[in-house]
Formats: sequence, C-alpha cells, structure tokens
Amino acid sequence: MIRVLIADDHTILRHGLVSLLSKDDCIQVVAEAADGLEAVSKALELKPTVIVIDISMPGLNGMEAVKRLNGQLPDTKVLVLTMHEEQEYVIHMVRAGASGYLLKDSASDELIDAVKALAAGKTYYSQYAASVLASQYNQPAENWQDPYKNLTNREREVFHLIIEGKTTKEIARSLDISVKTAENHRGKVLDKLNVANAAELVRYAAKNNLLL
Amino acid sequence: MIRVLIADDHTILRHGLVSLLSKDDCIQVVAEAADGLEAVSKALELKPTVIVIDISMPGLNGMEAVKRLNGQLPDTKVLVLTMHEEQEYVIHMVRAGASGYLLKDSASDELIDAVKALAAGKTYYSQYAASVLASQYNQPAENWQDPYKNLTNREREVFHLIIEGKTTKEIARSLDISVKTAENHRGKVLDKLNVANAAELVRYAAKNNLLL
DNA sequence: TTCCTTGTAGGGGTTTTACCTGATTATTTT
DNA sequence: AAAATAATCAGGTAAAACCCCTACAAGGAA
Repeated sequence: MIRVLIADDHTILRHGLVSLLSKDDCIQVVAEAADGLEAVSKALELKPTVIVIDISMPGLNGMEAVKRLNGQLPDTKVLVLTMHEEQEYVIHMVRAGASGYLLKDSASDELIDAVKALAAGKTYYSQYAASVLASQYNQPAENWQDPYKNLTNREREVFHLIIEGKTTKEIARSLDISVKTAENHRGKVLDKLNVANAAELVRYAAKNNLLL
Repeated sequence: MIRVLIADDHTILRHGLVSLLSKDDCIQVVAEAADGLEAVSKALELKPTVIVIDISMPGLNGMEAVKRLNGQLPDTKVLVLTMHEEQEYVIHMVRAGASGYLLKDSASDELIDAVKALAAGKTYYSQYAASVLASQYNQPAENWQDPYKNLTNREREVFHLIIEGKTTKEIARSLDISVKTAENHRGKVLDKLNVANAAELVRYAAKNNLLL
C-alpha cells in the first residue's frame, strides 16, 4: 500500500486528486495539507511514502517545503504537481530533492504512474520537465568552430590525446611517430588554440564540450 | 508525413524498426544506414525529419555522427535508440544535440510517440534518460568529498590557480610565496588527487564541477 | 611548374614539472 | 608536554614541456 500525502492550497483540486488517487487499490491518501507548513508537519507525523505537492502555496512555499522534507524524511519521495512551466522551477525543485515533476494538465493515468514509480524508488519526470533538464546541456552546440576547426586532422588527434592527459612521449608512441614530431604537433595545437599550456587546453576543451 | 532515417548496425533490429514505424500512417522510413558514415551521408542527401540512431556503430560512432548531423542539419531531429544505460551516454548524446533518448527495451508505442514528438519540434526522453539528467542536479553538491576535501586550505588555493592554467611561478607571485613553496604545494595537490599532471588535474576539476 | 599545406624529423635552447631530501616555524591534536 | 599537521623555504636531478629554427617528401592548388 502506497501512503500518499497531498499538499495543495486549492481545495477543489486537492479533493479531486484525493478521489483520483483513491481509485487505485494500491494507493491510500493518508492526509491532506493546504499550505507548506501543514504539509511538513503532517509528513513528519505520518511519514507517507509519497508526497504530492504544488509549488505555489501560502505560508511555506513548495520549494522550501521540499527542501525540508528532503532533509528530514529522506525516504519520503516528493512528486511536484504544478501548473508552473517556468524552467527555473523544474531545476530548483529537482535541486531541492524532488523525485518527480508533473504538470497539472497531464493525464490522470500519468499521475498514478508517477506515484507508483516514486513509491518504487524510481523517478518520474514529465516530458516537459525532461526537456527542461536536457536543455541545460545542449545549448552550445556549434560553438566549437572557430579555432578548433582550423586544426589539421593530425593536430586534432594530438589535441585529443593531450586533453586525455597524455605526455608528448606517450602521444608519439600512440601515433607511432617521433617525439619531435609529436612535440611539433603539440606546439601547433597550443598555438592555434591560443593557450599557453596543457592545463589551459583542457579548460578550452571543457568549455567547448570536447572533453570525453 | 514524417520522413525517418534509421541507423543501426544490427540488420535484424533495423528491419524490425522499419516495419514497426512503417505501420503508422504518418511515418515514412526513407532510408536505412548500417554505420555512422552512411547515416550522415544519407541524411545529408535525403534530409529526413527524424533520424533514429544507435550509439555503438562501426566506422563513425553514434556520438560523432550526432555531432555532425546536428551541425550540418539543424532541422533534422535525432532520436537516440540504444541499449546503453550508462549515464555518460545520455549526457554526451544530449550534449551532442540529440532531441530524444530511448532504451531499446521501451514499448514500441513509445518509439512512435517519440518520433512524432521530435517531428513536432518537441523532445522525448525516456523515464530513464530523464532521471539521469535530473540526477546531475541533485547530486553534485556533495560529490566532491573524497580527495578534494583532503586538501589543506593553501593547497586548495593552489589547486584553483593550477586549473586556471597558471604556472608555478605565477602561483608563487600570486600568493606571495617562494617558487619552491608553490612547487611543493603543487606536488602535494597532484599527489593527493592522484593525477600525473596539470592536464589531468583540470580534467578532474571538470568532472567534479570545480571549473569556472 | 611553382606555391602552399601537411606530416614528418631533427638541433639546440630555455623554462616548467616532477620527484627527491631536509629543515624551520606555528598551530592543532593527543 | 609531546606529536602531528600545515605552511614555509632550499638544494639537486631528471624529465617533460615549450620555443626557436631548418629540412624534406607528398599532395593539392594557383
């Protein structure tokens, strides 16, 4: 039996959630809360399996509530159910410790799936939340044009070996060329990318997502 | 009509995907590719709406292929369909420009949903991929425990100067200590973090979000 | 053909790292 | 009080990195 606490300041919506979740035989709604403080205190008392919580609530807002819950009840999973589509909300709630993020216009099946996923120790993020989290990664796609593309093929090989932490000697052995040649390539790479040493080169690589 | 290119080196699986996707009236499989280079060249020629691609392929691997596709065909969306569950794959593919990530054991409905989502300009990440992306946010704070925290204050200062690309002499000047002392600190930092040179140190920093 | 680029290789040099050992002083811990 | 740790400085050696330069063969472009 999955014990659920529902926290939302909109009474009608909250009651709707209760009846919706109660329909499932595996789910039992053990309490409701109309604001953040009530949510935290009832959660500490009842230790539910999953807390379904809205972001905007009077008193303690959802974000603060999630932080406290995550700190004091690490075994209780938090599912954020909200109408807020702002990117920052998703990231902040995940940082605060939410294990799931659903928009209120999701299908009701999805809510039940999410609650069950969290109860099973997994996570559940809506397609929207997932796209926000992913978008934090794929912004600077074509940034690596300017200097990096001016490297010759051989120089590019050497470049990658340098940022692996390889020494010139190792590079020479790896490419089966003389140390002097490897040294030349290394020099040209540093020169073309306008960095003074290997450390700066790795920084350059990290900044342009060329690492690993 | 959604025009799809399928790239996977496993012939049987590829043909399975073709028949699966062809069942949907909105989807038309316009080409297949058995390796990364073929995928890129056929994509450039046919400009499909969506490319379904595996990560591990002979020739050009999926990651490189995705990078090139994303650079040369920004309007073509890439859906990664793979059996790789490694966290790094998800992040790297998203960084490379993938708009979707599905595991091969997903339901076939999910594949069709994902293709349609990408064709509509949206993204589609499996629950697994979403959890990986989310995990990047609720961990890293306490991840840098083991070696980094063993640095003394002074060593930590030196550490940060090294990853800025500073030389020992510059560090000495910056901290107003002798070159020899700076050299000692540097040595201890490399030793404690178990890296061989500055390049590896920057890699370490990048991996643990200590950069910038 | 001549010119340019790329990849190769070497000479000779300085600077920077890396790896030792040893020592002094101050602070913290036991 | 004694011991451990942190921070400082020094000397020496060997390797690696960095910076000049020249040189030559192969391939493509002017």
